Amino acid sequence: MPELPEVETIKRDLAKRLIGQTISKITVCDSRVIRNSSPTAFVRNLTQKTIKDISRRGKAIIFSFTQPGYFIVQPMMTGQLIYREHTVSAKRPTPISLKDLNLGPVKIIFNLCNQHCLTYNDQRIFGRLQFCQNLEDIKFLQTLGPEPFSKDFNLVWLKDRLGGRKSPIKSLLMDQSFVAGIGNIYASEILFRSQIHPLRKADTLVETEIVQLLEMTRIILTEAIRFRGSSVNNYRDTNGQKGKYMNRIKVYGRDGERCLVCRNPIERFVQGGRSTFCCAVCQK
DNA sequence: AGGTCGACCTGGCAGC
DNA sequence: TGCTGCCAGGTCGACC
Repeated sequence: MPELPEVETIKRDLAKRLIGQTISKITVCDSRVIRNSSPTAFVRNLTQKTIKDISRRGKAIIFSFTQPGYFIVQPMMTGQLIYREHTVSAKRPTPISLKDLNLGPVKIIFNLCNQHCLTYNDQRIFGRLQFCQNLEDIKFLQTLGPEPFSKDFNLVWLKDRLGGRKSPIKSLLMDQSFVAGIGNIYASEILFRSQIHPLRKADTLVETEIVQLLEMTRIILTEAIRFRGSSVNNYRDTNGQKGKYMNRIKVYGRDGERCLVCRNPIERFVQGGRSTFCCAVCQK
């Protein structure tokens, strides 16, 4: 579900609460979210580990420990990491009082030494949780392109990488091996604010457009982080709360409504098997 | 290699 | 009410 701003929000919240905490007990309610090992090995590898740091790469959250090893969480479409200031039992993993928050079903419970806990919830079970000894073992991390906020994501690099690419610019923005962290919502928003049509072939962008694309990518992702992400469907932060950026979204999910700049109706069409939203007047 | 498409899952919702 | 079909923010493997 979440893209870079949502994952970054989760990461920052978790870092405040979990660094220094030790995982005392793990309960696996649905082992399908554990991808690269047996549930038994997963539990053995993470129990009694003390969290040293929490970082983000693309749309993945990476836990490191005072002991060897890493814990990688990819929430994908519907994964949620929820921090609860009480323990949760496997028999009753979803207290009724939390039902209103529209949380997905609890899949894994991490009890902490401070008597609080972290749950991993996931409606569609697309998410994946993995333990590894070395980050090089996680293929996904090895194939990721640069972070949008890094120095590597700059004009010279982008001009070079767009050259000769025949695919539509939106497909490239969403390609994690091209640039990390941008998904369907923010690709639509970035292209709208850059006034570039999503179907434009990447190698037809001129320098002024590439400059605009770079700037809008950073501006929109920064704004979205400031507003704690977008909750179009069921994204929730670690408190179970919605993000507030969806109120500032200009085109995603607004098909049929008027463009906020030119009043022309926003269009929706399917591109690469996914919904794309744009203003055909503003975006060329 | 670059590009495109379907599969993986479940639940909510619109339409009949 | 109840059924059917469609839709969903991501990633990967198969194919051309």
